[in-house]
Amino acid sequence: MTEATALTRNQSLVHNTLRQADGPLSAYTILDRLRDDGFRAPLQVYRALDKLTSLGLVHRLESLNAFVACAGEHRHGENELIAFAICERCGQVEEFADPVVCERLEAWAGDNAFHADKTTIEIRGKCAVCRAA
Amino acid sequence: MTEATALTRNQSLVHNTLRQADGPLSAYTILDRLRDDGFRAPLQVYRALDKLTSLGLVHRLESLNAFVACAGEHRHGENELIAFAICERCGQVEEFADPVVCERLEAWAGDNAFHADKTTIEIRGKCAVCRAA
DNA sequence: GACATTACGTAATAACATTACGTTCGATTG
DNA sequence: CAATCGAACGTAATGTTATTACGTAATGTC
Ligand SMILES: [Zn+2]
Ligand SMILES: [Zn+2]
Ligand SMILES: [Zn+2]
Ligand SMILES: [Zn+2]
Repeated sequence: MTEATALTRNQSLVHNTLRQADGPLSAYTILDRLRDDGFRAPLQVYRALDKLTSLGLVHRLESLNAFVACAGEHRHGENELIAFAICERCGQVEEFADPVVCERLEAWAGDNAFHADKTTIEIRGKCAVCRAA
Repeated sequence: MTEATALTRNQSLVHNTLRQADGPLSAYTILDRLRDDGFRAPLQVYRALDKLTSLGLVHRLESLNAFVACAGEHRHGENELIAFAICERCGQVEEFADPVVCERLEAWAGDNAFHADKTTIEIRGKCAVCRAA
């Protein structure tokens, strides 16, 4: 396996920024947080994000145009179908994989001769904590 | 019924533009196509799109930042869970609703005390026609 | 008619993402 | 070792998507 893929400095900085964040961050927010580390341009962030997402260390949330560090149990880099539950109030993101959902979507694809490259499942709403509050 | 909701001129223009399109359009593409009809600013498009999506006549594709006229059988305006299969090659979008997927996601929400407001399911890939070609 | 609501027009700006071009760094290999 | 190749980087400019702000006009209700 390509287990110990060493990240570059920029990639590590972006990854750590996301891990320390308490929710998804936009590329420009990451940029701002890394000014002191020498980041000057969006492309520095986007390039690192591209690499990190391809490694499965970071996920892009399409409905938010933002990025979050992987917090799931799933194997990185695999073509696993992951769903995200995003709290609109506190920003917390939960990752989960549902085999039945996965299977049903694959079945639809099979029935319709559709070849799926990437599937996005994002649930926007309010988490348990915020509902109680 | 939902049928008789009279759309305004701007809303109708945007809706017709999307219906005549052979795939998803960005707000700015719609704007360009409606220049001759007097559209001058993005907000004219976005306001119409907001209304049309709230009526269920148009869907926003989050992973594309684009909009498509509803082509499904589902009832407009309901909180139904719809999945989109988007061909990266030809741009065709298929809508479908899978009760099992819906049920499983609802079950997850129930188990986690999460209140879902809006759920996005988008499959990017290649459609049957484009695979054959 | 007074009032609330919804939609509209316009301008400016904010937020998100990519293209282009040249350089630097590290690994491979002859 | 140095030639070479590919990944990553720096910087600037530009392109794309979406919103804020402010005022006006049309429409429905009482
Ligand atoms: Zn993950
Ligand atoms: Zn919350
Ligand atoms: Zn639809
Ligand atoms: Zn196709």
